[in-house]
Amino acid sequence: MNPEISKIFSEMALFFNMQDDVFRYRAYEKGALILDNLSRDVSDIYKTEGVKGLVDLQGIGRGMAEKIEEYIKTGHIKEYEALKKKMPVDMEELTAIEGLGPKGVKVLYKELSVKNLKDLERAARAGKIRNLTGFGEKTEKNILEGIEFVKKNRGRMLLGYAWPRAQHLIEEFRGMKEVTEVSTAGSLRRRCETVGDMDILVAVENSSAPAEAGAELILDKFVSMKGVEKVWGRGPTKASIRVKGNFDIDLRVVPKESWGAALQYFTGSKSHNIKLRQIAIDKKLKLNEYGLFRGNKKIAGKTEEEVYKALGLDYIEPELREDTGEIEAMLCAVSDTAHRHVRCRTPHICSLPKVIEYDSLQGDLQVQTNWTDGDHSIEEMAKEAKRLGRKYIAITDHTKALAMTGGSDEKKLMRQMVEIDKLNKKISGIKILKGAEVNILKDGSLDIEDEVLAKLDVVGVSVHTSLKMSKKDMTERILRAIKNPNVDILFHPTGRLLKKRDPYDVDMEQIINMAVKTNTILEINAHPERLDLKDEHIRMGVGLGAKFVIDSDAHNYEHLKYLEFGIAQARRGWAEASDVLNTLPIDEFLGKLK
DNA sequence: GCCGTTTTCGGCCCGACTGTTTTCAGTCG
Repeated sequence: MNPEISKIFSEMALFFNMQDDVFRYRAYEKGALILDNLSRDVSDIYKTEGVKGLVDLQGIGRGMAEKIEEYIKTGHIKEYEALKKKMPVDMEELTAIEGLGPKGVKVLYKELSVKNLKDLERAARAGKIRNLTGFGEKTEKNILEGIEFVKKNRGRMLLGYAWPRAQHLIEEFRGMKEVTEVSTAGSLRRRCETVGDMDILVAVENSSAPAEAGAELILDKFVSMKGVEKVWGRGPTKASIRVKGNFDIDLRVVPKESWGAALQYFTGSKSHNIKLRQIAIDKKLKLNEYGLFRGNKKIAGKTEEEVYKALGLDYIEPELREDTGEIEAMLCAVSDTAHRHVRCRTPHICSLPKVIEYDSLQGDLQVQTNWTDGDHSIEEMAKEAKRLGRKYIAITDHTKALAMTGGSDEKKLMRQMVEIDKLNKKISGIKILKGAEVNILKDGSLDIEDEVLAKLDVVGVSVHTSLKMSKKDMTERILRAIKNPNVDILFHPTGRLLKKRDPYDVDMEQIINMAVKTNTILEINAHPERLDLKDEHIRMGVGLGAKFVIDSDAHNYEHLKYLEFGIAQARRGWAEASDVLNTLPIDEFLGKLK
């Protein structure tokens, strides 16, 4: 229920903004964000703890709590409907247009009765918008372009596809002699599963005059790069472009002295930063992208570590900066003052984890080959994995219920095991494990006989069919499967495909608890389109004592690199190396299996 | 609308850039 109410709150926020009620606007915007980040469903909280449980959430007070209650009880919120009635505009759709905000929507509605994207396009094409006060020819043109963009490019880019592009860009800038530092920032640096745009930050030598120190050159290069389709804006320190593939990139240039403060500032998240600035204010300091100041005196800003330290905090990894309790955890650990735990109800809240490092995986436990729907042979996959530094991989081709992939039956699996034995003799430096990705059938049984499963080194199971079952049935189906003593790993536990398919309806808490009880490992599937488990379920699992593996789900040797994104996801889920079993050497890893 | 060992009232994060204005409001991140 959280996403529905969050959507209503954020739309209400825009209405309040339109009415110049900025504080109510902020409160509701924040309320929506809180609901998005909440690991429990509000209906669940309400059921067990009532309105009080809702009010206990930092940022949710009496007013919003009662609206949540109203929605749970009646399915709608009266005040929201009254707002919509007074001004029946599709606020979300219209403000999605770059450069158009609530104030603009108000004028467009009052003057031209624009209610939605269609009306907006008609008005813009008719040249009516340019005559409105506050608007002009240029704005009208931007609106038309914005409409085209929204039409073509609904949604965000997957992290796994944005990341390599950003790295490429970063290399370009690193090569310039004016540049002293360069990094991703924003949601990309926090490794959010999808990103709306790409933020790049660059530092130059001279503190007082960045323009003279080469900002001009850097921005020139940026806006004239190959593939630039549009320059949204260009100032002395900042430019914004759209590149081919309908993707926006922002570049900001800062003086070297402010690098840490700027990187911190532009990495966000927004609510993490607001909280930091509040801490600064409480200490009679001011934090902005140029540094941390006492009066006019800069007391920190060269590095991020310095900024956090000056605020009384340890360094916080970018992946954790989502304002989901990381600051409170730190304050608690540092000063032990009584405080309210914000939003997070997991038991390990009072210290920050030492999250898993990017180079810490030794094995990959889900790899497909040309025995089924993969592109390369077992040998090719193994050799590439070895080249990438893996010490072991499990070959986990599909099984027979997935006929379209040419899934293996028992006989084919036996043949494959013979082949793997041969290859293990032939190839040194990497161990190939015998495995399979076995289908969990509708009733929770598996499509391969136990007798054969017992012969495999690693058995992964997953749901690929009958995805639309009820939550109860789907949960029972998976519970039954992981109770099987031959089953080691539950692959992509929620079945989602980012931007394509919602997860199936399943009670993850029950699944995680059963996984712990039966010693079944949960997969963090690193494929950019899956990232399944997602961060909040990982965090729930860590809290409940579950163990994980991070796998590439490679169908091609290029895909073996994806592990990095699974690690990112694990970090976002507050997982430590000890929570992830394929950080172990092979013998220890095998010892952890059922 | 939310919050509180400085406050139950009076605050609420901060700055860049654009396009419209002739000094600034709106939007964005």
